[in-house]
Order: sequence, then structure tokens, then C-alpha cells
Amino acid sequence: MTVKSEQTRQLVADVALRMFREIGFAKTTMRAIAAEAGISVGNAYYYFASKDDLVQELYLQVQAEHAARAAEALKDAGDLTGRLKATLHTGLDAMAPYHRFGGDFIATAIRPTSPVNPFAAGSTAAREASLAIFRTAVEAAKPQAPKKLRSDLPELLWLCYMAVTLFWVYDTSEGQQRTRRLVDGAVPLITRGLSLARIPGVGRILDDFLSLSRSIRG
Amino acid sequence: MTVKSEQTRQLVADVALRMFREIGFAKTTMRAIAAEAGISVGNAYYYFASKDDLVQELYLQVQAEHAARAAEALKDAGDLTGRLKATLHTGLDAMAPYHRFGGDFIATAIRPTSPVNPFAAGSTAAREASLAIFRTAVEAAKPQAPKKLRSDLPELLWLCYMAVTLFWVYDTSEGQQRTRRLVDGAVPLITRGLSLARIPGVGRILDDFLSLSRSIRG
DNA sequence: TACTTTTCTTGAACACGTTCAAATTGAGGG
DNA sequence: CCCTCAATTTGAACGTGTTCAAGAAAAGTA
Repeated sequence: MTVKSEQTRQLVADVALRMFREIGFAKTTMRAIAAEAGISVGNAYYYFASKDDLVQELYLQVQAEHAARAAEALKDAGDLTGRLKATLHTGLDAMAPYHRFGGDFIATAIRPTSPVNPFAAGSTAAREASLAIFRTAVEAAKPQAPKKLRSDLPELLWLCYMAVTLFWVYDTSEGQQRTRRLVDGAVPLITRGLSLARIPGVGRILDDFLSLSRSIRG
Repeated sequence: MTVKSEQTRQLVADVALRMFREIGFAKTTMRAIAAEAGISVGNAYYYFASKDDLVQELYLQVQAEHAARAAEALKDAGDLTGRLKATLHTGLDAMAPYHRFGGDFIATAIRPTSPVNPFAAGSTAAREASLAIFRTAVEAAKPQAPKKLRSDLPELLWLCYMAVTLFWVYDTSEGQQRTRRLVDGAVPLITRGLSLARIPGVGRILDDFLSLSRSIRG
């Protein structure tokens, strides 16, 4: 019985995510989710092995939203600065409804054993999807980024995105404008910084940096 | 009755930290701590408002250990490269006994509401102490760092230290050698990068970066 | 249809962090 | 010595995430 089953699963996910948004992570207890969905607690656990798994569901949904918004916004952004801003801002847009929940989300996600951890092996698919957004942002940019950087750039920018997300979680300014200003200020610095790669003195350090980055990852 | 009271508090802290080291965070339940210390659960809560507060106790202890080791190691380190390496390595040394516990620690610490959060207002004193280590590392270095960077450098390096700590938590290599190699590889890159500040093209971007960094913090 | 097997669902039970009213202890004053 | 009051200590109780044996419903088989 796949269809009814899928319905129940979806129901649990929908109820959970709505409650996360509306009353926060702590108050959204498994019992409350079950009650709201009209099922038993154990049944919710049949579909989601833990409360963290529901967070993963949220993560996937936010990411899909980000991908969709970024694809739209990247259509009319030509240079790298514009494309990066679009990518980061649409990411923030996708997360926005869950800001109050950010602290709990990040605490869950950062645990090495968590299924949501963006660095862990378990979520390679999710990270790859997120990385892909940055890859298209970089690849289709005109003018292109310096050659020797091109292959590593998406991963490095994705790392910056993680840092921005962390900043956003702590950002209590209204509508998280402070994070918006950070993005608008930092992106031009990054793109201007990239053009320095052609200066010999800078280039040599950059080479060493890239080789260190590769050796550490490998 | 301050002396007996202080003894109880210390006993709880000692037992808790030892259990954190020996059996990990999850298995160190408040009941287990109380049992091991020969007191009741409620009594432990009289001295520490939460399990997180015990983590803070650990944080303070690790930090004191770091300060002591760094002070010792910085006595015979002259240039910035050596001083930075010493500061970072002694930091890793101080954390080492708690590595298995790193994931839980960081999950606790990263929560905006946590008393241990290094970015939050509540732990200004602890952050200031940690920052001070980097300040002495930078100030007494010969040759001195470029003038315009000097005041911001400690804070930026401290941020790098946070990043290294995060890397260390995820580092499952034996004795966390990978993190050691990261430090040894990255520090020379940083110091070499600093000398680029004098190149006009780089300097202008650096100025903008510093002004952005200040405007975001302020 | 009747039987078996798999999938789904239930709710009581467990250990956990945390709270709190009540009991105990100890210090200072008469 | 006893009384008073604050500091300390107790352990039962609450709500939480999670588990699991048992049952109900659906699907498969003949």
C-alpha cells in the first residue's frame, strides 16, 4: 500500500514543518506533531527515525526552494558579482521562514553524527545539490573567473555560504538586514580579490593555498 | 557555610569533566554524575543550572589550560609564523582529551542561547580571555604585522581559530594529525599573505574588507 | 473466498534533563 | 542550651525523545 503510506509520511512532514515555522523547534514535540496529524507517536517514528530526520526533511525542502529561486534569479545576472549576490540572497530567502528555528537547526546540523550535517558523508547528495547551484553561478559567469581557480571556486564559495548562514542564524536585526548588507559588501570584495590572482606575488600564495586545500580534503 | 559548599561544587565539576573525558557526553547523565559524586540529582542542579553549565565549566578549564600552555610556548617564538603556530597548537593540545566529545560540545556551544556560545554576549569574558592570547601573539611578534591590520588582526585570527576548532571536531585522523598539518600549512600562508598588504592593488581591497568587517560588527 | 505474509499503526514503557516542595543541616544570637 | 533563619540537600514528579511488543490493515497467493 504505497499511496496511503506516502500520504501519511507527507502529512507528518507537512505538519512538522508548519509547526517548526509557527511555534519553533522546542515546542514542536513528537507528541504534538502526532496529535496534530491525528496519528500515534510510534507511527510518526515509522516514517522518521528521529526528530533530526524531520530537520533533514526541512533541509531538503529549503534547498529545493533555493535551487528554484536561484535558477530564476540567475537568468538575468551576467557577471560573477551579480550571480553570486543572487545565489546568496535567494539562499537567505529560502531560509527566511525558519529563522527563529535557526539556532536549533544549526545545533542539530553541526553534530558530526547528524544526518543533516553538510560536511558528513551521509549527506553527500544534499551537499552536491547545494554545490551545483554555486557551480552554475560560477561557470556561466562572464567574464570567467581566473583559470587556475575555476575548479575549486564553487566549493570555496559554498564554504562562504555556510559561513553566511552561520552569521544569519545569529543575526537578530529586523528581517536579518545585517546579513543582507554583509552579502552585498562581501561579494564585490571576493570578485575584486579574484582578479588579483594574476599579480605574481599573489598568484604564488594562491597556488600554495589551493594545493594545501586539496591536500587537506584528499 | 562556604567551604563545604565550594567542595561540593568542585566535586560535581571534577566528576562531570572526568566522565565527559572517559565515557563521553551522552553517557554522562546527570544521574550518573550525582551517583558517582555521592549526592542527589537535585543537589547537582543547585550548583549547575543545567548540563550545559557543566560544559561551560569545561570550556573555562580548557581555556585556562590553553592560556598557560600558550604563555609557555610563546616565550621562545619570535616571528609571527612561529607565534601563531604555537598559539594554535597549544590550543589543540588543551582540547585533545575531549576530542570524542567535540561534536556534542560544539552543538551545545553554537546555539545562540547557550551560555558557552563564543559569539554571544553572555560569554564576553571567556571570549576576551581567548582573544587576549592572540593579541599577545600578534603584539610581541617581530617583525610586526602591517600597521593598518594590527588592531583587527587578533580578532580575525581568533575567528580562524574557531574555524580550526570546527575542522578539528570533524577530524577523525589518528591524534587529529590532519588538523596539525592544516595549521602548519595555513599559518605560513597567512603570514605571507599579510605582507601583500603593502601592494597597492591588494591594499585597497584590504581597506574595504576591514571597513566592511568593522561596519558589520559595530 | 480463505489463508499467509508484509506493511502499517498503536500506546505503554524507558531513560533522560529538569523542577520543586519539603526535609535537613549549620551558623549566629539569646 | 535552644531558637531562628538561610543555605544546602533530597527524591519524587513532569514532559521530553525514543523504543518495541503487540495488534490491525492491506496485499499477495491459491
